[in-house]
Amino acid sequence: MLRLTKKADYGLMALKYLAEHPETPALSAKDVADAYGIPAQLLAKILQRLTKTGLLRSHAGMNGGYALARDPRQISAFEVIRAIDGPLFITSCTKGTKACELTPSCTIKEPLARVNETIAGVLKSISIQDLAEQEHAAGKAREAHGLVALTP
Amino acid sequence: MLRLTKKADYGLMALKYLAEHPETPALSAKDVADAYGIPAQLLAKILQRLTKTGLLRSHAGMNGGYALARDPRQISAFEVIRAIDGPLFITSCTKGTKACELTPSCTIKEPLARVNETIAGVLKSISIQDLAEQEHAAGKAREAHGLVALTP
DNA sequence: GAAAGCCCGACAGAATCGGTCGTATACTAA
DNA sequence: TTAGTATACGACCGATTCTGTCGGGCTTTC
Repeated sequence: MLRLTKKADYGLMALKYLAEHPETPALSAKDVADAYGIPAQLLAKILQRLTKTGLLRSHAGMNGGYALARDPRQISAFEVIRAIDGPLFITSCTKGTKACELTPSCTIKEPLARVNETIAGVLKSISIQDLAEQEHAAGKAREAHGLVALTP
Repeated sequence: MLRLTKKADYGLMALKYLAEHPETPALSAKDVADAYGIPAQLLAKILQRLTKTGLLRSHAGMNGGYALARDPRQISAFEVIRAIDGPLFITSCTKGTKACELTPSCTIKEPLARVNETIAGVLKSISIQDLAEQEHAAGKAREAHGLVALTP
């Protein structure tokens, strides 16, 4: 449980791949899809979504494709996941603006909202760059705790 | 995304309810279901599952029902969620023992496994008792970061 | 103008989730 | 002993979500 969707995985993998190839001006959806064995059309839609949210820049035509809109250090895993999977809610009762209408006495979700914030904080602290150099990611994740702990 | 299932929510709510009524020897599934407006039969199945994993003790017959098997301080949210929703995996590629067979080059999941551990750590640090006294839960969650940070 | 690529909506198959039903079993009380 | 209460468990179905595909349209480069 608590699983990311495959789409989010694909998106993270694609951004990581782009970060690993900074020399090329743009990579097509098919290029990335072939590199990982991901369905090309599905990845295309994911990349389009990431483009619409401003994480990628797209370029049509020959030798077109996608490129990171920002430095990979400035793109967090959280942004990618939210762009693809939508807002992050650990509690199934909170859906967007309206809360737990079925169970008004659901006092569970208040403490779980803290957990939610923590998870979001950890994901925010991990950048695409970290994924590209995976050795450092563990350290980053550890640092994150301190940071998150300061924001109650 | 990253949502708990409703069953897990129900389970947490039920355990919290049991923790709030330590004086009664046992509460039936229906009692708890009525208190929160949860479908009684569904909650019954959830509580049966929690019984099988050793978090609850059940007693059939008149005045029977369920009771916490341990002190509410000794039952973590993590245990409850895992009992109901199964093992916690943030990456959709890792399913139990076998890893990412489709994409052997999926280097994404290694750093995300750290995130996974962090989330598990936070959930482990929150007890049913904390849920019952929700004011304190926030503080507990904050402490958790330090603890988790020490276990790379 | 043709090929390579992005853009986008619709849709179908699959998996999971939420919830119900029926039945069997265990325990208590009268 | 019998009736009533409650758990235990498996089968099942409708709904939702996820994954992936198809088709057509638009943009840029050669």
